[in-house]
Amino acid sequence: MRAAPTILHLDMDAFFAAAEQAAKPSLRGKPVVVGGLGPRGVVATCSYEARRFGVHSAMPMGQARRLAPNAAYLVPRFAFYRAISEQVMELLGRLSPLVEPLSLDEAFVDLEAGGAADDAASAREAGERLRRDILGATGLTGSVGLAGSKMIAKIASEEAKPDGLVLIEPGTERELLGPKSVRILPGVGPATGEHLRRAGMTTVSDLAEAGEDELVRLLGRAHGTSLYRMAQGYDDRPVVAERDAKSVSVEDTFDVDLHDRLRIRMEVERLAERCVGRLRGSGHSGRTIVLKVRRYDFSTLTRSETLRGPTDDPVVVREAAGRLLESVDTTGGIRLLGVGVSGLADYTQEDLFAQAEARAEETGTRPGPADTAGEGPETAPAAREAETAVPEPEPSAAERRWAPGHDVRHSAFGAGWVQGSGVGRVTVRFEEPGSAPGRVRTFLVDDPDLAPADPLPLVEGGPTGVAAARTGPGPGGP
DNA sequence: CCGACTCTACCCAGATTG
DNA sequence: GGCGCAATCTGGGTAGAG
Repeated sequence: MRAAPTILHLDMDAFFAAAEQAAKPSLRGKPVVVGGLGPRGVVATCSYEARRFGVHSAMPMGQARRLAPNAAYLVPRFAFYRAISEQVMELLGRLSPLVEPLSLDEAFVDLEAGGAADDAASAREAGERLRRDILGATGLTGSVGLAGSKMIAKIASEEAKPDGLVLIEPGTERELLGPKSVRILPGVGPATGEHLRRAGMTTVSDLAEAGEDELVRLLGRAHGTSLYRMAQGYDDRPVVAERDAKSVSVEDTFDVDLHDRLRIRMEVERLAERCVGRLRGSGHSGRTIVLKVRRYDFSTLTRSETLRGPTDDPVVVREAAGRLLESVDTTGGIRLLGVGVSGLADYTQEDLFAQAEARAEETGTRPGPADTAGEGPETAPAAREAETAVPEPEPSAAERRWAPGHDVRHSAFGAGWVQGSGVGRVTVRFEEPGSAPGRVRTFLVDDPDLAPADPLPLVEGGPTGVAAARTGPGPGGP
């Protein structure tokens, strides 16, 4: 809560879709939908042109295709978006050391901490300059909200969309919030919204009038008090630059439900390996292993096991996840599996061992960082099983190589992108960010003149940084 | 020794966010 | 009838330590 509107919220407009339109001239002004293309994919982001057909994020792809059959459907290219995001975040960093990214396309900035602004006029100036700089560096538009608190700044950027700036003067929050739906408050989603509606509260002013005690009774201590404060326009959460991760998890939804117990076990082990890979990559170890299971009927459960000490050992995590799976009924089929590690320790395994040993010297007990609390049976053959098992029916090499939307280069025709592929052919549109809309040609998938390529800079002379951002060739990205 | 009590850790589900 | 992925937070239950 502050007297000057110096908390800035930036939200890039239809980020993934806008990035694709910038990279592909033929898509500008057209409906574009970015999301998973599998049978169970959902929309990640869509362009404003697609929104006019009723498409929106989190919508099942099949439904989107019915609403907007002529839209371009593309798979997300996270390395590309991350490179653009880094350019944007770099610009934010010039405004203030206090930048809190919420995702690739969104962040809070404390303008006061950086001396970039100290009143409404200077804040507005900084916000407008930022929008110009982002457009210049990336060719993309972003919307800016300015206010005296995070909550109001975020609401402001929402109102500014697309391609705008809204500043809300401190002191005017309550009249602004009062008539709005409770759903605009952070923490009020479908469930809480319905809960409140049943209690007769639909607007923010309803909440303010209900009083704190009533809300606490309805929603519990933490939610109740915070919601009451938010409803008053009261929000003093600071902009926090860096927060360390508290958990790491991976999950997969399968194209068709899994029934075979052995196959399910194999997938859990594979997920455990992937999870540990990321855990170690971030230099962490963790104490609690979590298994997540979504059944055929969408019912979801989690099971967890806490070890005596943190681990980053793939064998330990895999076996713990396997044990947890034993306690789950999989009759009827499994739609999704996930493995996570929480209770992260920011020290490494070596440090941990040193600490455990030091403790052991004092107490006379043995160090046991990798011991399990649950006295699980040692399952030695599990390791070999995963290596010899048959891989799941994944997209073929050609399908991965020629995923729709990905950049390619042809030795004669130059830069282009995959428009579609199938039956041994791949269709490419030859154009690049600075060019006019290009034309389409079709090739055999194994045409030696055609090769995958890195994204080109969106702005003349601008860096993409994609080569650096791309850490490995494997599916699933970094 | 037992029961009541408090504190803490853990477990799990559900909700929310982008 | 269709519903991804990752992370965080909370409420409420249970179990063990003291």
